[in-house]
Amino acid sequence: MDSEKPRNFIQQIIERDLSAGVVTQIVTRFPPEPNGYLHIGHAKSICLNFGLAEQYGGACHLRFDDTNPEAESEEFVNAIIEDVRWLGFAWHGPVRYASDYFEQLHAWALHLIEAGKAYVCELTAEQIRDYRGTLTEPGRPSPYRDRPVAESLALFEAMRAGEVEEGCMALRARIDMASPNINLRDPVLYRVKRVAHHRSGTRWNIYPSYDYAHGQEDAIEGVTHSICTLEFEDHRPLYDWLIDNLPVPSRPRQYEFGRLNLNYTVTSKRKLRQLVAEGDVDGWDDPRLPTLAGLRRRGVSPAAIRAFCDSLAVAKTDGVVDMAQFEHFIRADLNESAPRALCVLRPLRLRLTNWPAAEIQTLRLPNHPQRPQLGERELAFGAALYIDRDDFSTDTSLSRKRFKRLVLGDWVRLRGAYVIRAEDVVRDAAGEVVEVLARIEPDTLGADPPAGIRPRGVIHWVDAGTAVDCEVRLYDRLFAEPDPEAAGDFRQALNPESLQVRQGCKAESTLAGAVPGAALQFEREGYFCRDPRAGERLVFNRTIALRDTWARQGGEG
RNA sequence: UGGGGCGUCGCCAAGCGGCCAAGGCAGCGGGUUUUGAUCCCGCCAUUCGGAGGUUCGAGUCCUCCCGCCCCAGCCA
Repeated sequence: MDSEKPRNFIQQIIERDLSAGVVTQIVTRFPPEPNGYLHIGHAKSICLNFGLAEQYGGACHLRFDDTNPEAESEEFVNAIIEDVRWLGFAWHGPVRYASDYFEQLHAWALHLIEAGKAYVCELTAEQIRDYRGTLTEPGRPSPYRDRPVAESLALFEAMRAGEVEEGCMALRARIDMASPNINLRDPVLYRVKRVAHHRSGTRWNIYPSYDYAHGQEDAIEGVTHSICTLEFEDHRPLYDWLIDNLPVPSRPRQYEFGRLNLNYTVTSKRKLRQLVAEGDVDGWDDPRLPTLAGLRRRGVSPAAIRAFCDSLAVAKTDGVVDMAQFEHFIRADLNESAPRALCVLRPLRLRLTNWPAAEIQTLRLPNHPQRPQLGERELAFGAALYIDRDDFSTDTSLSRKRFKRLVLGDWVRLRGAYVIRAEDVVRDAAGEVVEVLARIEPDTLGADPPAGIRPRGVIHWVDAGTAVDCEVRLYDRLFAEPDPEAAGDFRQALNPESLQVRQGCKAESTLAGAVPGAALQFEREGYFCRDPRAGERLVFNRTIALRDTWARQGGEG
């Protein structure tokens, strides 16, 4: 796409294939197993596969690798389809399923048996493991390895017919028990699973293994470049062996790239499933999870995810990307798109003593400081306001540089409104400040104050008379450790402060009608969106805080 | 003392034998600013896991060594 950007190794291969005429049009595929929700790691693969197809005028298929009915379900199928759509990609043709090819896959299994290249083995799983040998010792041939073709054919039929117990028989490829590559030591092609499949129902009692199915699915679909992650590198010889030994209609090639790893989180379906199952999070769409559903609920846009994924290297190194890099793209996107609003998270009453109690002025504030095209909104402004407790201090010794907010006796600007000066406070019985009494400086709306009055800074506010109450959920990283799995149980590394719920927050009136999921910036606080799952209740999820150089450098608040 | 991969700035990474080793993130310094945001400017690897070697010339080629990741599911 970007002519400046250097081509990654897969693009180089594709360009070479295209110019050499090896292929005239490329076909890629995104092949999720419907056994969990998609996460940010899958997004990289999705962007890569769909991106390549788009870039080279090819096609990308969405194909479910549903060869293991025990772990898979329609719920996951639907969630995955929704997530891919949400990311903004359109697959070529219908949604495809490995299960659509079960009949063909079975016919080809017969072909292998007849060619003496596969046999039914009656070793148990444990025995197979034992016969397989180890990393340093070769395996031994199964006693069933040389059984007559007819016998294998009959047994395989019995397996299919449901006449065989699970675990008693398997169809194995006949390759090389002494291969240094363990994947070639007569891998299992079909296993007996007498369970219903979410799509094929009870039609099958045997299901193909990933290794047997995947390449053939690719060949059936005419996939030219089958892109997967590094851990499948060892499987490529098997992938090729099957393609070479079967009358498949096309010749796909497998290429492997390094998957995305992010620090301070986990991107493994097993671990995500565990977090959901153990109740450590709210569900697959918990905003703290790196699942696409979670990111969506958190307020991260598809554009931000795509920009992030496009910034990642497609290479054979497997590194760990800093969460800060992802956060950078989230902020960059939100800064551009999010309309601004005012919301006070820790309300403290402020009364303007020189403003007529009954007078309400209507102020117009821009929705975006740099993008006037996003329009303006009207906000009521009266004598009773709310400001954030963190934006006020009675400590008059605080320097202007250290505390650019409201201090008793000093001036501050109310964002989009007037300059005020704090005159006094009202305390409760416990001595706690419950209200600030302030005077407004006239003629400072949209104008600089007279010489001699230098506001310390700008703080946000909300008109008490029209404010709406809301709940705000402040999310932080799910894990307190960069590498959660470093010290044993990753759940030990969970960040106990990953979710802070603030009740009784005061939002500007326009926020009452906030559209669920739509990005917003609460000025000086961060990016938020109304929680789509909270119904009528006004609940905002913090997508991400604003970059805060001050706090990072040891400042407070 | 099995096989397959990978090692370039704190993180990601470009580099495909010939100007001073791209870029992004993070960080640091400064400017603008009615968000301590954004934006802008500047700084940030005499060195490419290590040691030898080939070459007029090597991060790029060769040799050896070191380190890290993956593989012994009838998971994908």
